[in-house]
Amino acid sequence: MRDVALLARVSNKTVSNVVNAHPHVHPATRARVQQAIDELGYRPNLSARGLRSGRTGVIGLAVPELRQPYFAELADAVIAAAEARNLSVILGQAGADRAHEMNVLAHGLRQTDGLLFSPERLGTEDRDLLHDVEYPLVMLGERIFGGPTDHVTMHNVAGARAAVEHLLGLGRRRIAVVGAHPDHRTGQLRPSDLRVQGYREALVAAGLPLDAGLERAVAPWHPENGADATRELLASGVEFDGIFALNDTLGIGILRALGEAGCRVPDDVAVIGFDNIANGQFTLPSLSSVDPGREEIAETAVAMLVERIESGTRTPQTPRLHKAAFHIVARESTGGSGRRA
Amino acid sequence: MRDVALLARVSNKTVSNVVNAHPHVHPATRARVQQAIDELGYRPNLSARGLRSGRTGVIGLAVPELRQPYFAELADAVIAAAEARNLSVILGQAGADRAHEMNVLAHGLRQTDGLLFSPERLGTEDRDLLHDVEYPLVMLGERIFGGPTDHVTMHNVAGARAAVEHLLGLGRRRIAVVGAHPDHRTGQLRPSDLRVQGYREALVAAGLPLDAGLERAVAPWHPENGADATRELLASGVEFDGIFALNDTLGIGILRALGEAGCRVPDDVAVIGFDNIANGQFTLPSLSSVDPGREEIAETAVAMLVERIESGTRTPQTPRLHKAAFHIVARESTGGSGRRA
DNA sequence: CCGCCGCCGGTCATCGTTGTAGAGTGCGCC
DNA sequence: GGCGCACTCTACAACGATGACCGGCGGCGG
Repeated sequence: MRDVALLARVSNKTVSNVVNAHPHVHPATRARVQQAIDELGYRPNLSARGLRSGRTGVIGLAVPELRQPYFAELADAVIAAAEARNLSVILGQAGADRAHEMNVLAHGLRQTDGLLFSPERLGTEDRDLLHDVEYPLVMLGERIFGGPTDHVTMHNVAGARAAVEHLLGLGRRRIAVVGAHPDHRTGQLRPSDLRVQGYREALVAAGLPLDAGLERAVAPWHPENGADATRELLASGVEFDGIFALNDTLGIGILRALGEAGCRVPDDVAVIGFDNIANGQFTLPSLSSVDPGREEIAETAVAMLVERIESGTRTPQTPRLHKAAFHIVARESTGGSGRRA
Repeated sequence: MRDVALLARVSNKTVSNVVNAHPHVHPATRARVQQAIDELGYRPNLSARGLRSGRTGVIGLAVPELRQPYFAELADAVIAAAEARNLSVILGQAGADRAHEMNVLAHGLRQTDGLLFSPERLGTEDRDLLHDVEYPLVMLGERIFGGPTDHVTMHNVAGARAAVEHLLGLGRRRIAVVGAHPDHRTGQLRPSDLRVQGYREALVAAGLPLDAGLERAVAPWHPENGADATRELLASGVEFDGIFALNDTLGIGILRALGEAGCRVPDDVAVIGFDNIANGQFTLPSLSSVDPGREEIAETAVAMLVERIESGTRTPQTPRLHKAAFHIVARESTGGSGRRA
């Protein structure tokens, strides 16, 4: 910077003002400085800027595991949204480990101005931990509701209800749900409970009975577990002509188990999932799903975090809860058009 | 730090020495300082440390897109390997955009000590760009060979050859390959060309003829394109009893197209892919694959980068090329045991 | 008993940038 | 014609940590 200043015959600070697009710099001076910058290939030292200004220009994103497609796609969207604001993203994996998540929460990720945090092991019962957080924080996902921070999530109940209504619209009347929490309680705010709630609402609204034999508990949501639950469902002798998978990963396992058993999809059984991961486009048959608005979630979360960072308030006066718009993607597993979404 | 120093009745520098595990600090002093640190909840300011020491403790990882499962899993492994060394990872997506990749390469990712770069649009023809790089750089992937930097990649030829030998071992004799580059040339170093080379070597070694009708070009490697190529293969009337998919993403599309056409896998056609992405475990049938040693790639790449960073040499005296060990994972699509890998 | 060396800790300057305070200039307005 | 203000730029002092260098102290070999 010193060299640039000497070459352009201005002070250090004027170079800084040019770099930071400060308003009151004479156009001629600005041009001279800019030329010197280009000539010398000067790039500001971000550590020094971070030290002086207290901002690093980096935000953290903590997810359980990047190998889960949902989180990889979320990270993809968050990085894109951050880049549009000229921010970098440091990624942390908490590995679905409670101690690790508490540690991340206690200090944020190193070197960052704020954190987007999607916990897996921490739940609403740990909500109070969020009060102690001393940095800008926006929560993602379904694990913790009602905390003191901004929160961006999806329409679990309404999305699930729409998914089931989609099956009902195809004339299905015996609809199973796979992925309920082993100890389901309607009052809970876990995504599984919310989605089960949406499932029930849809049935009730259609005047259909609730049948406990159609609600299958699965934990965790892995394809093999979805497949196992489907095999049990088939073995139980309960009749069904539709399955609502509480997420696509389960749905992939379900399609697999149905295929093995010789069930035709969607003819015998229609299947719809939740999350709209890229992969659902390429199963056989392709998997219908609820698109939870991932881009909107990423965009909104980054925007809220930036707002907190810039306002300097750790905790919002009134915490905001944003639920992204969802929509149904009808693919082959519910008789949709198939090939492309 | 000043406060800690006052509380522990030592100098600023001694606190620094304790924090950095400097050897010559008296145990009693160290304990006193540590207690003061705990009491005050002191955490070093990493921007200041970065400014003074010239190191940020952050490395960059640039990949085309995180939504591609291979890169998500690679990033997962890299982050884990970095964390083990107490480093953070900033993730950049170059979006399979040539200009964007050149830009990343020119300056690295902001705020980082070095870069792991897996390009998609830059190729061996751009190798000279690497000479101008002024920061520690380790290349990943198959796009650029023979550059001046360390390079970590997989055994494309040998892995492909082993995949085809696996099919040959099942008694298959008419083996197709899907995913060749539209203008395949043996001399090229693209992954598609290398894998095709391995395919041919295996056939030749087994005394089988090469049949141009069995080599299907596909670009880019997306499931739908793999499915299209398979439909064309079926329509062409060429006989085949095995398919080697140049990656798993193609393989998923291939399984889909074979299923649609009523081909039984592996009975009529055995299929094997490449990359061993998590998802291949859950297709129907599950997809055999070549595991390219992703963990080893991540671990080695991070280790090499750290070495470069610590030695302060941008460009190695002799660039190293590390190819990770691979192995065949036999799942249902080649009559393997199936359920779990 | 002297001098050297290893240990332990302190002082000072500095990394590159930006906020603050303020100087100088030109212009419009009463 | 004087006053105030908006504009443009500068000098200086931090931000928080660490590297270079120095000094005292105790032990040990000659």
